[in-house]
Amino acid sequence: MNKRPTIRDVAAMAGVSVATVSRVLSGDYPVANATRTKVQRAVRELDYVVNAHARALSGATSNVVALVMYDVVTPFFAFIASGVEYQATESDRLCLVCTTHGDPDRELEIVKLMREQHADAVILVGGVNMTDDYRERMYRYAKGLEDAGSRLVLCGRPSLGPDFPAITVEYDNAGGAFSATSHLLSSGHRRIAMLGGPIGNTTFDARLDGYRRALEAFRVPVDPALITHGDMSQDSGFRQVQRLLADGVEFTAVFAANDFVAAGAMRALRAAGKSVPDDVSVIGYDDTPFAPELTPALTSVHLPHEELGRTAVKLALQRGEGSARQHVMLGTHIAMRDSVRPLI
Amino acid sequence: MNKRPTIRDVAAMAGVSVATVSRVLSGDYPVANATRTKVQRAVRELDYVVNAHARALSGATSNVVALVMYDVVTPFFAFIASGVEYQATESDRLCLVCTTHGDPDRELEIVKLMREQHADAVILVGGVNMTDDYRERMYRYAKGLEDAGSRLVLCGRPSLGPDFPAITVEYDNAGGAFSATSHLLSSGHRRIAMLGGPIGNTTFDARLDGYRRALEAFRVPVDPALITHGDMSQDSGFRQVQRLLADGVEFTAVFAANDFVAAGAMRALRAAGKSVPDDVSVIGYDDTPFAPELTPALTSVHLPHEELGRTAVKLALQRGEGSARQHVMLGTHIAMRDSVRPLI
DNA sequence: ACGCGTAGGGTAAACGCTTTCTAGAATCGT
DNA sequence: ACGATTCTAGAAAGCGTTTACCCTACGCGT
Repeated sequence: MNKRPTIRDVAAMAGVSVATVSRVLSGDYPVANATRTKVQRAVRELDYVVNAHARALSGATSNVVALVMYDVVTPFFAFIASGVEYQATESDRLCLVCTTHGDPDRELEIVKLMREQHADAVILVGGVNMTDDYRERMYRYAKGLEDAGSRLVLCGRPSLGPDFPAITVEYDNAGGAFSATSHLLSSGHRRIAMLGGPIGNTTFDARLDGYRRALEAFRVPVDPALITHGDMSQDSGFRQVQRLLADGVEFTAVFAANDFVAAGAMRALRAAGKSVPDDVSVIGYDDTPFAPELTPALTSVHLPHEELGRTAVKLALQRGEGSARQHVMLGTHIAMRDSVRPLI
Repeated sequence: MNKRPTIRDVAAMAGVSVATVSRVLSGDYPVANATRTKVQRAVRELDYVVNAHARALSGATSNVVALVMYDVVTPFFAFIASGVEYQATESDRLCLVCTTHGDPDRELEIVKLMREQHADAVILVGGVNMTDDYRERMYRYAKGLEDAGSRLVLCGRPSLGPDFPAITVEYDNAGGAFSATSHLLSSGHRRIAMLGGPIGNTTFDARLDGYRRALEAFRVPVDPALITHGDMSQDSGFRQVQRLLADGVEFTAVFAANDFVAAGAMRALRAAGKSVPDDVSVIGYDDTPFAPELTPALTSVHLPHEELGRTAVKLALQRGEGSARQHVMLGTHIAMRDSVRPLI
């Protein structure tokens, strides 16, 4: 149970001053080779490691990146976390992970903790229930983080305003929806049902918008009867298709707001005796890990989760003029599988 | 761009000494109500937060728990991480997450980083390729962590020896295999194929051992022809069953070393025109999230991943005599689904 | 009236490192 | 050969807290 050695012990053993030891360890300042060797031997001898807290207190940076998200097991978040962790390691930072389980108070609490920790960057992933009170407190914390030299990064949630001191990284939801719809259109489909998400949700509004723009680009009139709404569950997809069928709405393809909805839609179609993709083509969104496992394997809009995480860290760590309020939109691509078939 | 306020600023604004501010914030030492109020107002006014590094430097603990694992997206690890994060938060600790991707050097590097950080606990999950050199260095780091007041926790990997200064938390692999095999035996099966993992892997050796002991308990002779080995992939399960079938080995049930192998086995059986569970019962291990999604839904040995994570943190944070070298084994249970059927 | 225990609060010494500032020694140009 | 650089390295001033130590009142028993 030896006390852990300090830089002073190393200095004593090497017969130099603490300043010299510090310089050998940091490696920037010129040190004579002989001295360097002596110090390094002492370090090894004593099994010395620096005290990160002392270093952080003395210098400026803590080398910590904080990741705040809903939970850790949902693949969506797990993949983003993976990207963040990867890039953080790449940049010689450690990665602090916290979960909110959707509790805004907890999120604010965490932001405060991160301020205490002097995290280089705080990355907030996904949405919370956005109230005015929340916005206001959030703004204060963002300012606080900025003053503390931290960067706040909002991931996959819309920017809170141009004057909001934060970096925003999001997916190009509209673009992905545009591609997906175009894919169906150029396969000859004209009657494309859009199974939307909750009304007013920025993510799903954007996807709906992309759908509309694609139709317009192909000079296909937008038929409101083809557009439905619901939540983001499998059940919702099931019911939306059921309703469409019951109402006698005709369609040869379905564009679902996400893969869960798509899975439900496929179930409903099968239940109605329609084959996917022979009778109806289906395309999803998010490219969830289970998408390839469905029968038929679901074609879906792939979101670059890991890249989102990596980009967030990269932007946050990059210093320089104007780097504190960037807004980046990540492109998507279609993962083609077996649930879409050209109309003859 | 205001500089962030220090405790001195708060003291000045409240008209008290820094010691008093510190005492108000820590809340242990008696402080007059009027004074307390003044200080709290100043804190709010200045939007002051303590500097965690200064606190850690001055006091002893850093309030950080470190989690080191293979990766972040594999459900096995993600669920453990979830448990760790949960318990860490519960205990007012922050959770540092690092990944190794199986690189032992990286793992040792991380342990060193954690020593620098004065982490309260370092939790190592899963196996690495265990070489002698690795063991030896690991031992040094464990000692180092102990000297630094940290706890080392080995999760789901066998203890490195009784004199090894670490806590060990693992699954009862043998027990789970015993239950699984017993389940098949008491359903009337006598010819049970065991699709094992790599030879020499402590995890899979234990599972094989449980299988043997169950057979013995039921006075069923162990037939070496029924025991095969391979890696832990789906392909491996496929090939092992194919081989068994080709060799004309008779069996009515299969116990697979894990769910991937089980999935491969089911595929091979189906390919051979055998129905699961009508002709052959199959049971897996790990209860991976996809187990219920297979057709038929796979009966599997459920491992309490989250509990493993929580237990690791709990044990590590618990102080007191002998608390530094405990060895805990977590029980398992069978998640019954549709892939096992009693023999008439 | 006096000593004393205690609540309340200030002073200053760590905690372990980085980073100026300073200065001796070595090298160099002329 | 001598001042001017360039290397090297030490002394010491922080960085922002906590905490041991000290001091002042005040209430109380005797």
